[in-house]
Amino acid sequence: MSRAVQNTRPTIDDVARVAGVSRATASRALNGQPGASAASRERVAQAVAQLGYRADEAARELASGRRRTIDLVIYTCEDDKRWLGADPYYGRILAGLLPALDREGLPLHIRRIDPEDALSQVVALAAQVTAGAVLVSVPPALASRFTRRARGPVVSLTPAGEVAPTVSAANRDGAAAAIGHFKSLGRRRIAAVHGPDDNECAVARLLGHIDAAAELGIPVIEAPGDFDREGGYRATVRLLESHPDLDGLFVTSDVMAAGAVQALTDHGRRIPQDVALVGFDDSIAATYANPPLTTIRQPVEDMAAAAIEALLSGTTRPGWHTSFTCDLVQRASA
Amino acid sequence: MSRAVQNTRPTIDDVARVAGVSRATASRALNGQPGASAASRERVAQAVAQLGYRADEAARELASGRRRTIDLVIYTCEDDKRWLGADPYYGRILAGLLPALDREGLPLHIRRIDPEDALSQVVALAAQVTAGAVLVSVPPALASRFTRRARGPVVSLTPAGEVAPTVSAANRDGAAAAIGHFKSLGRRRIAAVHGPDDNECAVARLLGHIDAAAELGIPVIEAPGDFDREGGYRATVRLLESHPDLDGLFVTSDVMAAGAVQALTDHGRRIPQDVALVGFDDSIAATYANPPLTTIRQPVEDMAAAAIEALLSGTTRPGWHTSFTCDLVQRASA
DNA sequence: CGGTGCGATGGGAGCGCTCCCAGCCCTAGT
DNA sequence: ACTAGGGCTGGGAGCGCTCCCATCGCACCG
Repeated sequence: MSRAVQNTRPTIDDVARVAGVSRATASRALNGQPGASAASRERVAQAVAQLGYRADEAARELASGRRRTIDLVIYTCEDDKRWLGADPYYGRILAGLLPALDREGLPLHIRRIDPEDALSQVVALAAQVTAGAVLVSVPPALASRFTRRARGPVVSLTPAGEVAPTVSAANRDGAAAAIGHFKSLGRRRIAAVHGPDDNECAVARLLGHIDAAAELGIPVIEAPGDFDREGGYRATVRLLESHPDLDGLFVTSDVMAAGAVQALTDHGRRIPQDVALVGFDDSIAATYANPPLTTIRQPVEDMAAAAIEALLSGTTRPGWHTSFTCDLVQRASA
Repeated sequence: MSRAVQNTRPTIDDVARVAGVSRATASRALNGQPGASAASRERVAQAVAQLGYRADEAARELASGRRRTIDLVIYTCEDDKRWLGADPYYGRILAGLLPALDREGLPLHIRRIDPEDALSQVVALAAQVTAGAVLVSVPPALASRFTRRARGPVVSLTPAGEVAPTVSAANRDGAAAAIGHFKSLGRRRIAAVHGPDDNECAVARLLGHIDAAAELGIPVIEAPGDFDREGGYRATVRLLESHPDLDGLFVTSDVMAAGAVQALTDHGRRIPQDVALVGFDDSIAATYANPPLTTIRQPVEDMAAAAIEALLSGTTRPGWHTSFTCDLVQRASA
């Protein structure tokens, strides 16, 4: 053993030496770049295995000028990241993002855009070089701007207009499926609580509702909510006052539906006997509710994983778009 | 304007030049190290402000050999990070961790230890150089080992024995407060669903229950749960069968309590008229339940922020320990 | 058989920072 | 007055990697 006992981890120079090539060639082989022969690649791979070499991410970033992180950009007015603990949606996104990122060894940076100062924040964030950005709830105009300015690929998990590549759920079809479910239950006096109309998902769900109502020949009765529990409660109360005889309620997020459950109970309605209730998302709010909620499942984890996949494989192009179907999950509430 | 228009961000050399000091002095001032005069520090600070300088993290890591990341280490058998979307506890931890980290510009790495292969994973994780690690649900023996081996400071958010520095909740007192609440409600036939006894928090809550029961002179009736909804349901059913006359139920996590609500409803008990229900945590599971749960609030976000604070300020010592009180939050269920 | 072009190669210059070390000035001790 | 010592300072050598560029060998062609 002529090699001195070294306590430090092996560097690319060690790999090059063991493989009998230059550092430059080792680097090319390591990064799968053209300009290295198959033989060199093979020897480098062996050296890597033998030494247990892992590239130093910091050195790599510094030398290449490329950041090797993914940004998760969330548009919300909630300060202080409290929303992360308060809305299960974000936890699910992380649950999908993180394993996909782990596989590549990429870290995730979570950042927020405040509606107050959105434009300048978008510009600032987009200017940062990263391996990619995942946009959540960013309105189309801002998402387009972000995409154009970004120094790396971008994918939105929220419908975001023409420009920004998007991985989205088939919100419209999902909402129509919910209304269809009421029909199969024999309910006809159906109302809905929708999300805020500056949210593309909420708009799509409303459109699906309208589609299905037209097909069934029933009126569209709806009240706006704001995707939180209190809003769901208030909207339901209002609906109950204006339409005391309703026998089906579609609430386009499980969190709002939790409020709706409360409102229905407070007003003496039994679920599902008096009013059938269908939520949207299939988040933990649906399973934790009493009764557990029949809901339209949005495969958020899978969507998030698909976004990372697209980012890293470089398949995103302006206008690129993938959609995930939303299926009905039947539980006790409808 | 003699300075050429540069498209690149300012470097420490720019700062040094503008401040009229050397790069070495600028570095010292920037890092608050000794060996720079107050005057130099002041000029450097001005230059930083003027240029909008932000240190390049990659270069910093490379030069210093120190990693500037925080590891969040979670002990769970759940694969694939699904738990992140399924248990609100983890979202709250992130909600506390991230803003604190943001302030320092440090990224977070989320890692999991699998009970199957815990020992070797602990060794491997501890060997990585980081700015610090936050342990969650790591059993005392492993936490001690991790702390001893770690190349940086460690804080556990779960009671973890003598060695590992800990930020924890006063679980025992919180549980006692819950039992005390039943007393003030005039309930005497009190049962409890506790967590698994390999979980230190669960054990502490059970002990608090025993303390308070002894003081009130009532028997300790309890069934083990496993901190998930189904477990809460099953344990409650069992309790209801063995003690059909119970009028107070303490369920030591809101997630399990969501299952308990369901079980009570299924068995024709009204909440709180027939059975008063108190949960633990004050997570979204409590607010989304129907009726909303009276619960013992565990200030998870604050605890997580305190852990980061301790890590970065270097106040952690072996045996260091901080405790946060758990207060009763009264809602409709008790 | 000399020219041409292309793939493979290695040398070497940084990327932006930290940190060691030698040099400086200034005060204090004898 | 001369030296010792301490606080500040700046020069400069890397940290481990990427990437530009010059070089080289090797078909292939005329």
